[in-house]
Amino acid sequence: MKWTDLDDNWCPVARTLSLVGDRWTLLILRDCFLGLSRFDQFAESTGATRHIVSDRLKRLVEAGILDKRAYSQRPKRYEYVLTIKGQEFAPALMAFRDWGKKHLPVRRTSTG
Amino acid sequence: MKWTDLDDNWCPVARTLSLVGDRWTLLILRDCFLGLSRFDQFAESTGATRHIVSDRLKRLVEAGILDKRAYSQRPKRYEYVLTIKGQEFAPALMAFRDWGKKHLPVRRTSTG
DNA sequence: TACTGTAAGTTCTTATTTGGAACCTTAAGC
DNA sequence: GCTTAAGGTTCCAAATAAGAACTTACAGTA
Repeated sequence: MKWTDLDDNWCPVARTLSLVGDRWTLLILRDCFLGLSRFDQFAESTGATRHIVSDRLKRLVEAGILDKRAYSQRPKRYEYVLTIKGQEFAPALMAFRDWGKKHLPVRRTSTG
Repeated sequence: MKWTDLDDNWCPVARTLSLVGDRWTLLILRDCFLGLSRFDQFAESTGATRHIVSDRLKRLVEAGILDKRAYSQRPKRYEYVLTIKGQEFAPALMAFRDWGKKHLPVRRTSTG
């Protein structure tokens, strides 16, 4: 089964995952909550390829989680901001953050 | 950048995602909270291939989120149960569930 | 005019991951 | 010695991702 087929699953967790349950999507959302809003910022901050950033932003806009709007007409430049629906995703990210802080401490490797 | 490289990221959200931020892992965890514990149950409930279920269970056990234990010696049969660390992931799944219930109502397609 | 820089993407090739089905192992029941 | 059951592993084709270069549109400047 493909994961996008989860979108009409009986379980609300599954439906949510069909939309945002992927590697980079949640990192982009995290960045939105941190105040980032532009294509290049997402690419640099997440470390995802530009291709992926492009794809994920498109999905998030289609899903009504982000709003794409021009902040400059000439040249055309866009920014992505959380909609209300997107803002209400905050508790999920906070739960991830809290779990990570408690159970996955940073291990210092090379540069000590 | 590969997503597993996020495991020593400065951000606790990113570190959490490097471990469980994938399509099927969170569904398997959901199943654990619903009381499922066996390989075939996960495969059927999530719809993921056996290959994926095998891989994800292995990772979750290595990460200390699930505990693999034999419930039968002859023949050898195993079950997977949440550790404390795993149980503490509940708030994240509940946040996903709540968001999904509110923003992604089931759309009845064919048989509706 | 041409050159440099910025923002927001798209395109290309190669590598990795996934999907789907079949197969394997151990043991119980008939 | 055939069937069923649990818990996987193996195989190949298809989809997805990685990494880098390229494109478009405009501003500044020499």
